[in-house]
Amino acid sequence: MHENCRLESVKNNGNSKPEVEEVDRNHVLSERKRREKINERFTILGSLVPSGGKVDKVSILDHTIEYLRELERRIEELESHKEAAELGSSTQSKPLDAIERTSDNYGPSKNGSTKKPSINKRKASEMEKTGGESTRSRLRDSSTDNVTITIADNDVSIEMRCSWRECVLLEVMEAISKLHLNTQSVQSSIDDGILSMTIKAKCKGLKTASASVIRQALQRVVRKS
Amino acid sequence: MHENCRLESVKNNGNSKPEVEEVDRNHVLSERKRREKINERFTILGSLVPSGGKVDKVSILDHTIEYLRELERRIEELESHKEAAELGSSTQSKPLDAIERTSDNYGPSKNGSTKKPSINKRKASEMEKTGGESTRSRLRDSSTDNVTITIADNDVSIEMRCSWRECVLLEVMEAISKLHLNTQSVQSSIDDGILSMTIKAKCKGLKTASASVIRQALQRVVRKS
DNA sequence: ATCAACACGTGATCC
DNA sequence: TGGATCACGTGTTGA
Repeated sequence: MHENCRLESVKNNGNSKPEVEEVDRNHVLSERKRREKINERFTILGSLVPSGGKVDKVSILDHTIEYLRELERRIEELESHKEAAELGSSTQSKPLDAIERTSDNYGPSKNGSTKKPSINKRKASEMEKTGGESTRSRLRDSSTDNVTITIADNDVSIEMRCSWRECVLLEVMEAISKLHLNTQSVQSSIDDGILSMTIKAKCKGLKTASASVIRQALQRVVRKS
Repeated sequence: MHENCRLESVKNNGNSKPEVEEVDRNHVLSERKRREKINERFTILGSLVPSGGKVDKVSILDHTIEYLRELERRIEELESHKEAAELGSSTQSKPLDAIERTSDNYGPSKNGSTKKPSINKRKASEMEKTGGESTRSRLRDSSTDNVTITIADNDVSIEMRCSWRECVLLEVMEAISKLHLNTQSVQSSIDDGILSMTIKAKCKGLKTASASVIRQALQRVVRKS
């Protein structure tokens, strides 16, 4: 890739053959389409991930990465618990175990391996260094305490507090609505800049909404702006 | 969005001020940096999600989205199991006690266990803005519509009742927000299909919407679908 | 006025 | 030859 031989492009006289014109019309067009496609995904991702208010691309990617790792961590943890529980009364749960091979593929990922047949692959996060105290296992931010979710049957009770911000209540309710919950009652008040609310809702459809998902969604709204 | 009439390209000779050169050198440089930052995240993401061999940006984003949803689904499921296990201390008799549960295959969407994930393939449209929810409710029970507005200084008190409809509360609050009112407190409940609410708000700006304007806006929300 | 983030059009490269 | 993807430099816009 040597560069720098480029001067002003030839914008010139429409005299030359229209072929060129046509072809790069298409070019510019498809590129535009590609861009908007990418941006669409970015928007989706940003709405899917606890990106605290930040919407720029790098932040979205960063938060996505972090969130992904956290989710995997939690899954691993939950599964180990589940296994421990399943394995009968074996009193001890295994402390920690690398369940799977940690294949690190990084960088120029040009593996010609796994073809397209069913995606049966799962990636591990990066290696956990041996030794070294890298466990920030409890990655809970302090705002966790602000949201309390109680679920009984189809009834969901949400109790939360957060510092007030304009439209925050509206956004909370939008979030709830998007979770397929029908709001049944609301009580909210502002005290000393702190918004407190209690919301009761019912599951709209058969879709299981919940628990942590709700909490995360709400925290996403609350968490910074 | 018309634009033109801007042809300000003074191609200055390097004579006058080097600052120009400097400044957009910086520009191109930082942009380059931004790009490589983004690409770095893309690489990481691509190594973190089960991307079936595809490494192009759109695919990475797509797979990330899909994977993220799957992880959340999975967590949800595991947590519900965990809750069930915790609460029900009764013997969880597993029909089979095959211990060979070592390997994990969380494959993509191949679980047939007690759950029917309604898979939505691709095609996630955007969200944003208000409005879009099309809920067909053709009932216009105007007899129950009742809106009372009280304005004192900057304080607006809204008391209204209407027949309940999905998202109606949300839309009411959106309408209020659009009227430049800051919602201070909300009380709402549903009784026998009738939604009653009391909302107190403060005028955001200096412009105070008149009571009739507010009332009309709210009534429009109530009887529109 | 500096900085950061973005979208755009364009040339290059790879099936 | 053509469609798709990328990196690049640039113009623009908000803080």
